[in-house]
Amino acid sequence: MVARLTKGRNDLVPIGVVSQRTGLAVSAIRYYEERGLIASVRTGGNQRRFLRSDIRRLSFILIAQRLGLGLAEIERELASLPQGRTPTVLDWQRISRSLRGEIDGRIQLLTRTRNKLDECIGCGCLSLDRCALYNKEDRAAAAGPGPRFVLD
Amino acid sequence: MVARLTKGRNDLVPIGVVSQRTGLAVSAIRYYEERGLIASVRTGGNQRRFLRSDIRRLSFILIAQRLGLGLAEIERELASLPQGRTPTVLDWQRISRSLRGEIDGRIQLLTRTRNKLDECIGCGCLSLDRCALYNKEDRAAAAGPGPRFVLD
DNA sequence: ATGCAACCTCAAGCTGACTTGAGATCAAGT
DNA sequence: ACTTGATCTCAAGTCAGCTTGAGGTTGCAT
Repeated sequence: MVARLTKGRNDLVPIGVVSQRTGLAVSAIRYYEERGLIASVRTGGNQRRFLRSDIRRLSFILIAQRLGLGLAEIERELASLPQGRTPTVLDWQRISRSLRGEIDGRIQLLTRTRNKLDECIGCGCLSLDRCALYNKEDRAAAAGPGPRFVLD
Repeated sequence: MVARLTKGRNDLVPIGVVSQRTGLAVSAIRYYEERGLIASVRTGGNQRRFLRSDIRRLSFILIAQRLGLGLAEIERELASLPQGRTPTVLDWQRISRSLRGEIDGRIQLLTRTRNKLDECIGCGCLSLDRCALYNKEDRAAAAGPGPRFVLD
């Protein structure tokens, strides 16, 4: 039985709807599909149709991006989710918790940095050699091109 | 009186030394100069010579970058510093304090986000419509290309 | 005076995350 | 049937922040 792709009532939505619901540009959604973050089926006329659950998936992507994750990392996180079926609440909870860990880590790192900076202001140094705020060893770890995230 | 550029003893250093001291690639230093973040004088043979204080300046740039500032923002911050003379301890303290404000803001934002996420995990929603974590209004403000910073 | 590392310029390339444009096709209301 | 807006593909462009490469020059120690 060939699915009635062009008439799907409450399950399949065109890209424009996804765009409106997520606030994402149509081009961005296509890009995410190309990257494999979401999937779509096609109508007879080659137009994309997305599952409503993909809106949710994209919502997650947007939140994760705000936390500074790159698409590659997000992809990894999402890889644990089934592409075909609608992800369950439990799926989301698990991943959300993982994000929570990310945030916690970032907050701790920032807090440590703030403390160091306070010492620095105290002594007025900002000297590259002695300053705990910045040293080469740390940097070596965070090497490589691409976007620079906060206190990686 | 023409300065003896090739023999400056403790004030003028070649780019390689700056590179070693800061851990920056020579190409990056040249790039920063091109962008106007630092300045140099030239020897008779057209080689760059930097003030020792530029190492400090670069150190500041690196720290600020870690906090997620773009070069343009850093440039603005540094614009308040004299290019010619060695910046005073007070100069650094003022800017450092400004950075501290940045960090504080980021920590607060992250903390708020974590709280929201906690609620979300509680209700298991992550629904784009109802979820406080993510809404389009917020996004509109943080629009534009360039590196995506954490919870801008 | 010579060798060689360090330096120079300029153009082009790269990553990430998209956008823009051209030119063509689809879907749905009247 | 027609029009209009949504959608399609594919190539190229953008921005930040650099790196890489080619081809050439400097400066310092011996």
